[in-house]
Amino acid sequence: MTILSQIESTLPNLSKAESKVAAYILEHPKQTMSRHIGELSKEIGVSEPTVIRFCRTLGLDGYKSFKLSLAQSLPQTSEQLLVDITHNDSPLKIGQKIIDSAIASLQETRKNLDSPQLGKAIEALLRAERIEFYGQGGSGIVASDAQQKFFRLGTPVVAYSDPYIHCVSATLLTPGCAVVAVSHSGSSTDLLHSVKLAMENGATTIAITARQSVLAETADIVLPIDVQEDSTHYAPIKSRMSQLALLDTLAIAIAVAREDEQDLTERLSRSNDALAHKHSQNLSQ
Amino acid sequence: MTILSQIESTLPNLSKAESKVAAYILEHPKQTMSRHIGELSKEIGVSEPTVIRFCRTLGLDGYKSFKLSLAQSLPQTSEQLLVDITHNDSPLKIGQKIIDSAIASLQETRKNLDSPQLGKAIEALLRAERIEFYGQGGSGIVASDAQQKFFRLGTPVVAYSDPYIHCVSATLLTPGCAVVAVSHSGSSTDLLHSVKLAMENGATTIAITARQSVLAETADIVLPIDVQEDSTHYAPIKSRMSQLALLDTLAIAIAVAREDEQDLTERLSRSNDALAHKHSQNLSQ
DNA sequence: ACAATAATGTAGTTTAACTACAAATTATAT
DNA sequence: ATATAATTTGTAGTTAAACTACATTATTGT
Repeated sequence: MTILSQIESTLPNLSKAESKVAAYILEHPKQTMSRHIGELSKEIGVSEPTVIRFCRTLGLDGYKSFKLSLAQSLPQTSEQLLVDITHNDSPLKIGQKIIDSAIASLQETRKNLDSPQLGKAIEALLRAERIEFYGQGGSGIVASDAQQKFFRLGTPVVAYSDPYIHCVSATLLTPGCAVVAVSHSGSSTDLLHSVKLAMENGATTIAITARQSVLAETADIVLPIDVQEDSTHYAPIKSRMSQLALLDTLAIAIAVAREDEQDLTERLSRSNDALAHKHSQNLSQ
Repeated sequence: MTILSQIESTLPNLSKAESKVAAYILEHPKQTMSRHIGELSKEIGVSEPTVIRFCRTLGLDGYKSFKLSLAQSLPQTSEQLLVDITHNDSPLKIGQKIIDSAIASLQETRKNLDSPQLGKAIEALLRAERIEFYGQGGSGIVASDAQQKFFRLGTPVVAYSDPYIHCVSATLLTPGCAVVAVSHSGSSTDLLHSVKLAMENGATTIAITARQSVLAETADIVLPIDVQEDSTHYAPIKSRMSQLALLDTLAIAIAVAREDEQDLTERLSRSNDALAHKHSQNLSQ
């Protein structure tokens, strides 16, 4: 857990002044890093000791260690980010650059996670009687991965990466179905066509794709993944990672929700048993 | 580029005392973070201003900004890591936890990247006349992904996720072939069997799997991915991400190497042309 | 409404980061 | 080889930021 999510979780337990501090830091983490306690406290409108007390509440030593923790959970500043791969890079350097870019992409995705769309997507998938994943090329693999993950959750689920096949499948959908279209660019006409077909048949469509894309505009629910096109080398793995992370989130969220449902029915039946038992006791008295 | 790699690259230009500082920090980055300038300079055996000068040489403002940069490039301390997903987690929280765990896993992989095995793997794949990727279940998808990536690099390449198929394929291999076996646990007997068959036929085998596993002990070259079994929820995506990053690294490293070769032959032929031209000029004089 | 407790701020203290300058080392030129 | 210039390193002093003790103000319960 990063320091920022830790702040979020302790927010409700904080006093008025301290939660002002928390709110400011959550909104301006980067600025916080470069300010010293005097500037920061003035900016927020509290006293210096309040800031220190806030740091202590989080379990840290003081403002210094807080700033260090904050720096650790913050992504690298953009200037030192992502130099493209050159011909004199060693394999080690190539690997490091790729992993750095993947991490940056995941952090970006993490930031954009907090949207009502996520909840809507989960709800739609929970309700769906049948789920189909469509994706072409690299995203086809992501679709297959999703299929494997959703497979165990009880709902019938398939993944298609062939344009012709998912087009045909889309025509056979019914209102109880959900379609998840995965695409890096969101501009594949084949995929778009299948999504439109699915919508015509009343299926709920979820797009995991670039925010500014035809696919995103078309689908019912959009989970945006915006990968800056900084490099031909990095782009594929960046979108792949973010897509996988998002689908994993959906799968686990649904698994958790289903388990809760089961628990609930189990608890209900158990409580019914208990009631019945009690009833028979009453009768025998 | 992280601050640590920046230190590495500036190391040759540093004076004696400053390179002592650099060497210490590269070896003990974590300790450095918690020390203040006095402690650090005493520990290294230089004066405080020397440390400050070192920070300035790196282009930073002073020791404070240096510590901040260092913190940013250092992975989170393990204690604040990864609480498992619980039933009362919101979808947002689930997503954040999943992404955090994926990032942690990638950082771990990044650390273990620097090994002669990586170079060996690239060399073997560069030499190979034919490459086969084997992986089962979740790793099967990674194998397919690798197949797509390596596809454009010129070498014939296939991916098999069916145990029976890759077993048959392994019997048909020749010494010029390379096999990349991808497995989270490294304990699949089917996969192990196919790798052994491939080795018997003289193929070079590369394993992307847990360091402590039968598969790792068997294969010619091992690219280890050690995912702590901290959670059933996180484990799959962690290994998936690291596997993808490693295979991407291999693919791009090979692409870069091949381009260099092409450049070289191109440059050679161009220089030959130039020579021929010059020769004819000499003749005509 | 008043007391008690918690929360916040003010003023002072300590500590760590930084600066100016001096000493020592190294390099270079005669 | 030696002297001088330039660079490097360290010492001592200064500044500024982080932290502490205590006073004041809000908040809660009786």
